[in-house]
Amino acid sequence: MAEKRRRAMRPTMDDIARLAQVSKPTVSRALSGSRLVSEDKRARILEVAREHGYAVNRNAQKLRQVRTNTVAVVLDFHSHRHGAIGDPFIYELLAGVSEALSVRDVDLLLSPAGLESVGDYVDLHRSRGADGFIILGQGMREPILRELARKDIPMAVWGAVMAESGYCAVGSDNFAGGRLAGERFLQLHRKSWVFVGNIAHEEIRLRYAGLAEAARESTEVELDLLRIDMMAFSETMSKAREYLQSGKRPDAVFAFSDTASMAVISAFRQERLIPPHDYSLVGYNNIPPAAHFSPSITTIEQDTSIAGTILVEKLMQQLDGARPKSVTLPTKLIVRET
Amino acid sequence: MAEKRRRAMRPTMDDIARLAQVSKPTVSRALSGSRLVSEDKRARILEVAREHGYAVNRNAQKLRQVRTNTVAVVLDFHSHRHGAIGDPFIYELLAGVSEALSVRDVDLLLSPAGLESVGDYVDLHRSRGADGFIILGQGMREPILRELARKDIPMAVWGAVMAESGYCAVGSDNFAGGRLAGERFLQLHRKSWVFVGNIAHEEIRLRYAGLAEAARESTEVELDLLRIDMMAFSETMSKAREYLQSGKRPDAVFAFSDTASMAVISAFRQERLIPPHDYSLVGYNNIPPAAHFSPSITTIEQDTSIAGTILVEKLMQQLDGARPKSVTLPTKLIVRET
DNA sequence: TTGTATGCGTTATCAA
DNA sequence: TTGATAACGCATACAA
Repeated sequence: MAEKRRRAMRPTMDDIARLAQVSKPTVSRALSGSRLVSEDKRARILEVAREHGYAVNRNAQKLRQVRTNTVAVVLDFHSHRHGAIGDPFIYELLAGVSEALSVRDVDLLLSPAGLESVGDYVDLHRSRGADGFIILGQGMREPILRELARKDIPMAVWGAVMAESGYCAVGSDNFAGGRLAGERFLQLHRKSWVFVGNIAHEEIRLRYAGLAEAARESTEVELDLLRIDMMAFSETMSKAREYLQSGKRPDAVFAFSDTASMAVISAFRQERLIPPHDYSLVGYNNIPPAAHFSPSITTIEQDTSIAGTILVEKLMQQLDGARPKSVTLPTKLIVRET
Repeated sequence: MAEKRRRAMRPTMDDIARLAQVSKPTVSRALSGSRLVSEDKRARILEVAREHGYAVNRNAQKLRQVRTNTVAVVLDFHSHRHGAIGDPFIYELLAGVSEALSVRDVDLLLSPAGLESVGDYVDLHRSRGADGFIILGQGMREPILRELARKDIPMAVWGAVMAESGYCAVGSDNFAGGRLAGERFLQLHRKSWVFVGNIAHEEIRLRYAGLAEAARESTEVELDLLRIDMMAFSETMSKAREYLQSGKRPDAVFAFSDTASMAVISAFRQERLIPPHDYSLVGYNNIPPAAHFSPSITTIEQDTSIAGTILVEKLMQQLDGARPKSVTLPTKLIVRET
């Protein structure tokens, strides 16, 4: 029987137990850092395990344990395919989440492309592929997220914080960010504003709403909306160009990301419109290249350095049965040339 | 006993079998699309499963099957932390890999931050956390990769293709890319060249080598190397500035990425050096913003649209026992303003 | 502190 | 085509 298993050529916990002359549970305890094992035995077991290149079978472990210690991270990849590169900002988030999960020894399952319907999410959770979800960006899936919340699927969402959403969200204060942009335009006495972005995304819509609130503080201000569906560089640029070609001449532009700002600057330049002379521009995210673009881009900064950690923390609290509150992170206006 | 299991409140395959009045193996077959099950039974089983919200436990599945149907994808995140954003190029690769794996219903385990030593990789594979690895960028881990190859760990690597490496690599022809940049500089009669990048990365070193080969075709050309250790925007920019401050005045720059090119342009501009008048510049990757930067950036394009698919294919072939060959993808010079 | 016995939910083997 | 039975490799309840 023990011979039969040799076909796999990989030691099991049984083998290690036999070699170390202890029982299997003792090996299990020693390897999982339990205190219920004497130091000499633990040392012997670890030595034997190392010597034989033994590694606990994670699938057996996940099967047996209540938790799978796996978190599914959901990301909008489609806007990054086919040369359509969005703002690298989202990847800083991913990196932060990855790091925070590593610290806790939790696996990161990067969600498959096909994860779309509520059923897909529920099945992944039911099949014990992941204990919960971290969603980077609400995107267009707000209805799905609400339903998942109703079904008590553990999750933490980066994006807009909405009181009635039912799930735990972490995100910058998009509305305040929008106001900051608006206040700057007011200060500069700009009258003809335009917001560039897809307001079907709640976080984007809030930025627009904040800008709109500021706009209402002056009767002279007109606020327009240039809606971008696919928020990729090339589409943003062509939409901005069309906008100008239709005769519009805004003197203030608030774009949904720094990358989008670059697209706007490029498009406007083709019509000989240069900031800050011909118009003011505010971006969002404060990615490093924004500071060095020509002209350097005025933008809204959100503190993402701890975002990953917070998201992971919030999810873990839910797994422990708590109902953590959403968090709104502060935003800051970074004034540069535009 | 069946009652006892109810604590989990989730149906198991046993439950579905009982409800559909068939045996457990039949349910298994029906769900996995085996042909050894009559259509009426399959239909009944699927219906019962759907009705009860049943989803196969993936961990039990992975435990029992030979394959785990999981691939670990390794990525250098560190250069994307703390505001240090590298070229978004690598994420297009990640998106491609994610999509290709999804198509095959294979899970993508995004590798933990701590995955560093050979032992870490081997353990992950031994513990059946993944069937194999896809490494995005050799980075500084070439020695590790070679040892993994010696140990017959299945993997596919995006990066430099080296005959003697022992593993399957997929990557653009970095040497040819370097030559293309050099040939352009020769055409433009540039005499004082500098390469910007970390040549400890094999793929970067090859670009340098290609450039060097072209440099040797003219006795008048001097080639310098500006080494960047952490290939982030801010470090590239400050290193470029220091370079100029030390009195150097190159008339041709070949930078390791488009993002790095932007950093170089910004740094040089501070010294009133503007391309193409004061120097020529060639970047790498051809990310969309490169076309719209001011000035627009001449760059080397590598075809990454199929890179993800190829990487996944190569890995799967190894899992099937084959020894697939490495692939070198063509590179192309995209001439723009710089 | 250690060991015995059992079950986790599936798929593979084999016989029918 | 179907079913009975035996693994897969581990962690936990419980007894010692």
